[in-house]
Amino acid sequence: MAQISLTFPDGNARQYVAGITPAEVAADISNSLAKKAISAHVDGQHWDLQWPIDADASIAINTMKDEAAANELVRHDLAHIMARAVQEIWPDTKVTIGPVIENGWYYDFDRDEPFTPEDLGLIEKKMKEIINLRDAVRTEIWPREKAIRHYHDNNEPYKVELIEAIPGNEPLRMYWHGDWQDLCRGPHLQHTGQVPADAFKLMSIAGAYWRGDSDRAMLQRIYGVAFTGKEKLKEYLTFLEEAEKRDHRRLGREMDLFHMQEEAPGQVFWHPNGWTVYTELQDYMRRKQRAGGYKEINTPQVVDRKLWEASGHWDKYQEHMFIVEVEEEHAREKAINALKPMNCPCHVQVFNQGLKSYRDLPLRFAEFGSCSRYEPSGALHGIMRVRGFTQDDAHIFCTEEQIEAECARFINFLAEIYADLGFPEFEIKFATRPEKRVGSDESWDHVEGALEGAIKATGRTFTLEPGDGAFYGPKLDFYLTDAIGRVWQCGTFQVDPNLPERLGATYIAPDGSKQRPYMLHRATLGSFERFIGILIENSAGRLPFWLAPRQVVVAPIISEANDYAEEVVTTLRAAGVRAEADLRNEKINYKVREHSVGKVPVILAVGMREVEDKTVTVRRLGEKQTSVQPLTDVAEALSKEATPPDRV
RNA sequence: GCUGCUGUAGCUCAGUGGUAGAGCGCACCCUUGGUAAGGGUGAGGUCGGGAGUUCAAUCCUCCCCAGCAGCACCA
Repeated sequence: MAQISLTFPDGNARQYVAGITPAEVAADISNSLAKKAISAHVDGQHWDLQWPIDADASIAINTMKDEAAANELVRHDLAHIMARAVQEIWPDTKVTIGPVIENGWYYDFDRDEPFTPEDLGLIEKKMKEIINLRDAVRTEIWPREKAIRHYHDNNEPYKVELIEAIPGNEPLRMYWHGDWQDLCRGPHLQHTGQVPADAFKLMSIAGAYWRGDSDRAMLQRIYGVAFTGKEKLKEYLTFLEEAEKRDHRRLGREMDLFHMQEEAPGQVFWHPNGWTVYTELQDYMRRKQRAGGYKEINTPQVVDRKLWEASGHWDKYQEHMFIVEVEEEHAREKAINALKPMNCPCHVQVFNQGLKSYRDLPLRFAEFGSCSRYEPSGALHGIMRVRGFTQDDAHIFCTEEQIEAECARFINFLAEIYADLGFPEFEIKFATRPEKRVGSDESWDHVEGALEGAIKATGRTFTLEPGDGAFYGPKLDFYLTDAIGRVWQCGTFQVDPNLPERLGATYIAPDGSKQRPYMLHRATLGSFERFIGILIENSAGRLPFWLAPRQVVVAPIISEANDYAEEVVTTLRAAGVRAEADLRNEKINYKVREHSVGKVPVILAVGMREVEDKTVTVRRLGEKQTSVQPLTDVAEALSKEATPPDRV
């Protein structure tokens, strides 16, 4: 017999005994204060509900299962159960908040002793005990003063602070999991026993600032993952293992792409393989930019602070800049320089050389600009977040009227490139005027309108991020999702009237007057380092053939075939393919294994048969079967495959 | 930067208050093998750096550096 409970938007729950008919449920609900039940539980399983509930409610209750909502309830209850478990084991621990997040939940605690990995086991055990108690979950409504007094008396200052930050003066809802109580909006399951005891796992301990404020105390956060069944949990844990295998730091080593070391934290030592990917990508970008009407320039690395003061960056970002000073005894002049953290001010210097006419606009300066930023140590992450990187940067100097067309032009440019690189889909975020800003409302209206018009002209959609723009102008950010669902910001497009103003950029208008150009900052890949990291992880190291550092390895099966193997390599190289011979005295099995691990897309095995017939045996990465083909055919096919997408 | 953890051979990792080990990789030898690891021998380590405690420190304590997870940050 089914046990049914309904949960209402206000967090109230109502339970019904076994044997009740849907009609009786409906009648009862229509008398209740709540207008709409949002979820129901039948024997602990979650179902979605539709309103009005009538005699057909049985259908609704039994067929409309909502996995996402069920996960959310389970995770939310587990957050409470974990907090209760922690306080039962260590009663002097103070609780804060514990929200549901993707795949699980976390809860932040304040406790003098740090949690250890062993503690996670203890907590998990205690949580399972609580689940087995099948403690009823019930709610109470407390006046705010009572809640504050309660938390004050129980030495829970964070809860007091939370309540004091809640606007208005409504009473507060308290949830009880057995004797343990927490301030919460709900909803929750009926009793702790409805949480599957075998479908959750505590994952890690980490620090987190109270309310995300780095000036406040740091708390201890415990992360957990949870699902509605243990199969789902297992699936997720397997997924994590797979994700680890495609970590760019691991593949960077396995494919011999790059390394990093202590003497140059946050900077990349590119090895031959990795540098091949880098230069191949850079060559491609260079051709695309040339075709797209950009003029490539190059600007200095070490620049006097005066320029950074003029641009405003010294004031704001000084502590994130590498300052370069010559030892006083050797210095010929007194200058404090900084490694350039960005290219924009330098590009304005190039623009400022000579008088510019309105006929020169839009003027598009591109630079593969090496930048250095002294990022906080904790921010560094492989080659994705580094201190030395190269942007595929460009600045477009133009008039206000040209912004819309330039923006649309850029979106199409970027879309082509992303598609070539294996990312046909991307997300545009449109960040508009912030509270604190410069410029007139009319000007903001116009510029924001231009960006919106440009996106629409390309037939794309965007997500609005109100108030997230720079103080001087709105921007678009372009996000990619990689193969394991992580989102990365890569491209950007920002409208900036401010820097030309600060650095005195002008052009001569048709009427002979000096006018201020707009400056459009834009990057497509963002930085080569990060983008290559994303490419590696997205492809799990199986880069598109034209980007693969080692495209072909020719592996003789016996040493008598060595000369022929060299001949094959020569033929392939002549056809524009990156090929090398593996003449080591090893078995073919060994060579296949090693080069498969190294993610070489094509292995050509040659033995005496191939020598005699002028053929090769082709084996593709990830495929078990092989095929014997004439060398000339293979060379022609691979030559085509090795051609970058813009040259096909 | 903050909290916690970690740092032993090129890589992955054992280990001990009395100055170190495995597997893979590397070198050499044998093996000429038809699609994911053939066999043998050998070389290789200031145990991240510095200071302290101790008769003695890779191991214990403190400081520094770097990495990892998360938070904060990302012009």
